[in-house]
Amino acid sequence: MDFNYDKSIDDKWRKLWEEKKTYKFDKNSDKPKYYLLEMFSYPSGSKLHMGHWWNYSLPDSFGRMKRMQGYNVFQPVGFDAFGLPAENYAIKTGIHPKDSTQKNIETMEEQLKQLGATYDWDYEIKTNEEEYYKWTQWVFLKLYEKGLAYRKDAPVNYCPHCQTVLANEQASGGECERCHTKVEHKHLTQWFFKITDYAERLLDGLKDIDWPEKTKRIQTNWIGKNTGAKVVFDIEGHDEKIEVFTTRVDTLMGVTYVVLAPENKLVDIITTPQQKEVVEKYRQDVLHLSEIDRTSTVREKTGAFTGAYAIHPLTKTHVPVYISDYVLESYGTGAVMAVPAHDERDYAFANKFGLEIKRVIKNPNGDETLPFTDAGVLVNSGEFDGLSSQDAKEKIVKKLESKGAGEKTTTYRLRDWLVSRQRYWGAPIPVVYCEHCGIVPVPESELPVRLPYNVDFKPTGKSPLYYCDEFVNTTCPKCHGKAKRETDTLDTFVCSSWYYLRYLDPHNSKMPFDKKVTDKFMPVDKYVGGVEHAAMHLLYSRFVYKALSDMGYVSGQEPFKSLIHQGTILGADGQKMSKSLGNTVSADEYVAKFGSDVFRTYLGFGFSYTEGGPWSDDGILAINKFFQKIAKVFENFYNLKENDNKNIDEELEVWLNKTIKSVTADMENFQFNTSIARLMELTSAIAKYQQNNQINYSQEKYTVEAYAKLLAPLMPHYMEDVWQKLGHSASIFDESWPTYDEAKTLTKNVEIAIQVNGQIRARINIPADSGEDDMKKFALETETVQKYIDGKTIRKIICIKNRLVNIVI
RNA sequence: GCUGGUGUGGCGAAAUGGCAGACGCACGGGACUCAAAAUCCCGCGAGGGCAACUUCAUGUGGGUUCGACUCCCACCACCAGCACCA
Repeated sequence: MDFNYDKSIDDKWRKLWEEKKTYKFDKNSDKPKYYLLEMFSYPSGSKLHMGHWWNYSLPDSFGRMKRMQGYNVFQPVGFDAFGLPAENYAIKTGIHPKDSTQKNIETMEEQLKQLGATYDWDYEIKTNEEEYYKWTQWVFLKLYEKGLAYRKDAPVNYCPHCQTVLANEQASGGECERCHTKVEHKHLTQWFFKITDYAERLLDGLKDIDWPEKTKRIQTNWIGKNTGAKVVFDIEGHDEKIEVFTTRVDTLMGVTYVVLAPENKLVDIITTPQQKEVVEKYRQDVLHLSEIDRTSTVREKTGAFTGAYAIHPLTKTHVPVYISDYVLESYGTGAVMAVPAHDERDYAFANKFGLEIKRVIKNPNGDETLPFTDAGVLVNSGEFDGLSSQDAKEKIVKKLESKGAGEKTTTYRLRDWLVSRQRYWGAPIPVVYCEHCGIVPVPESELPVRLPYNVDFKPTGKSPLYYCDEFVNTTCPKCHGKAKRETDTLDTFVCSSWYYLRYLDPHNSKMPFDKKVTDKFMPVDKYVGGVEHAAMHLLYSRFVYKALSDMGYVSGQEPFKSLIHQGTILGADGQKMSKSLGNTVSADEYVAKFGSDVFRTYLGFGFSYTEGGPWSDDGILAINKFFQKIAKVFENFYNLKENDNKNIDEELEVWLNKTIKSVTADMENFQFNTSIARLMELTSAIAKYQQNNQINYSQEKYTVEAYAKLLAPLMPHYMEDVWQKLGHSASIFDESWPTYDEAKTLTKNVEIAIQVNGQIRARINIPADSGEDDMKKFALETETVQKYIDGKTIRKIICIKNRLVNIVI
């Protein structure tokens, strides 16, 4: 294969675009705005990989179409530059994170330019720069002022390998998201964001946004709203009370014991002297369990008796109080009422500890097996006998309310967002600890709290900043006495939770962003990124946006109006591409061989954008060939002399109109593969027409120009060049997107199918848009149809315009 | 376990409930050529038939409908998210 696409065209146009500032973003334009955003990247050391190309090139094509459709498209680029890899690299090599990050960014910038995207580099942001993280700290301070950032001693997920605390979201499954080391439990004093305050609104807002259902479901599950009841148990011999949360208050009369989480504060108070030793031993055992072991569903139930008894709020029966690690301190109230007859966990526990099992719900089908966890009819429940589970829930809650012993309530699985990291390469938390004043936020005027350059990166479990005296020792902004700085840094997800705002006003030194600008351009109209961020970045950003909105800094409730997840391009073996599997494929190689336009078009053609798939370059030669055919079409036109032939070729006209229609619709939906298929058809149609001698010059000119515009988003360098050769001096991307005439999307005659009882029996050509009567007539006249209907009674004839006729006999 | 998603030729894949397999790859045949490459044309789900044609086909089994890849129910397989969440 020796095409021939001249790659110097790419270089030529990249240079010209830069010189002419073709992609200069004008925030004052009065065209309608379109904010197109791809999730920014972490600046890793290697060159742009397939995933980057996939994530950035095709959305750029989409953006180019939008631009041609008359929108003022804002499509920025930048780097999520803080984070662990750079620091781990520093520990290994001694190269400072700032230096390695800077170098990596430079490499990636060069590479991104190769892509030929419409970025305006004046709007680039790098989250590790003071100019940016100063305002990340500002976001922290605002949340703090609003009571949404707080410090507490908490059991945290700790990764012994990365030597840092992890957010709940980064430790799911009991493993460190990054290195898959088993996460340990530690008690540390940490900063949290109160995302739980927004649980309901985060759930509610999902209704109004155009996001994939899958993603909404992940967030919904993660927030985990659950409605039920709070029930209060008195404790024998104590003033304290035990509050439990249950979704099955209908089973209240079946409670035979109560279980507290081992960490529950009541445990110390209520444990009897005789049981102290057992209880303490159990608590120690639990503490040493890894997250994985503790949450394993197959592990046998364990626990200890506290010696205390709780008093049932309705029956006044005294039931024993246990502790067990199957009750989680962080969910609900950290205590449950145990109904072994109707809950599998309680059942297993009761069996192990020889506790009473009392059936209070009858299985409607008469089955006596326990545990029975579905709804049914109440028995052994005194005044509630005979009620359905549903009715009983209402009645029992009412009864509890009247006694002040319970109420309807809602809980969420969502936990507060842990933002402290015992790491160097992040934005310092802008707080000092003063001997007199306690926790003092650094005033806005003193931001940024600068990250010092000279630190020792040895991993100790504490932030390297902890050992940096010049950083730690400071004076209190309030009383000017001696104070120490917080040495933890912010989770990088804090940086990325508001970057879409800074993009719009990246060099503002007075404020994080100008509301006049963000009001004009927010929300993001189309956000493109991986689904792996569904329960993290995408949730955090929504939270931060809502909080900023509540404080009046931004308008609206949701930052990302419409979201698309790009699929993943896997290695040829169907596994995720990774260096260790040796299945990575370099984009560079292909770009060097075929040029970036061919490569981009191939990516668009070979895979579904939202699904991705295993890498294969089987079709790339076909795209190369496609470019060749395109070249020929334009060559033919350049050689065509103006003529006075007046014959309009209607077939070509139809081809063009229907291609414009479907390409526009498919590109809009990120269906690049079908757009390209339609463009291939149009290419063949034009080529065929050009072989014909009856050529009308102005029709062909019109056709090839529209054709160039349709191709332009996918092969920007090439079509820009063609456009110039066609005699235009302006950029093709300043031209308007072709429009079509619906009436011209159909040929004069269409082929329709004729079915008899749903089976296709014939195909006939009839005039387009024939009415039902004509369709019936044509169908019944058809010879091959006759033999199927001969002598039969026709019960019904169904006609679908331009498609088919179905005769039911 | 729970909740989703996916399942279509040899392969990548298309199909507002309306002609399944668009567009490509691979393959086969032909034209051009001394020959090859490139290019162009034709064929290409499976079975049966010289043929016109015909039967069967969208994971499996049912259902709704004049008509189902598409909607409903059950099942199987794979993938993903969550998982002792009371």
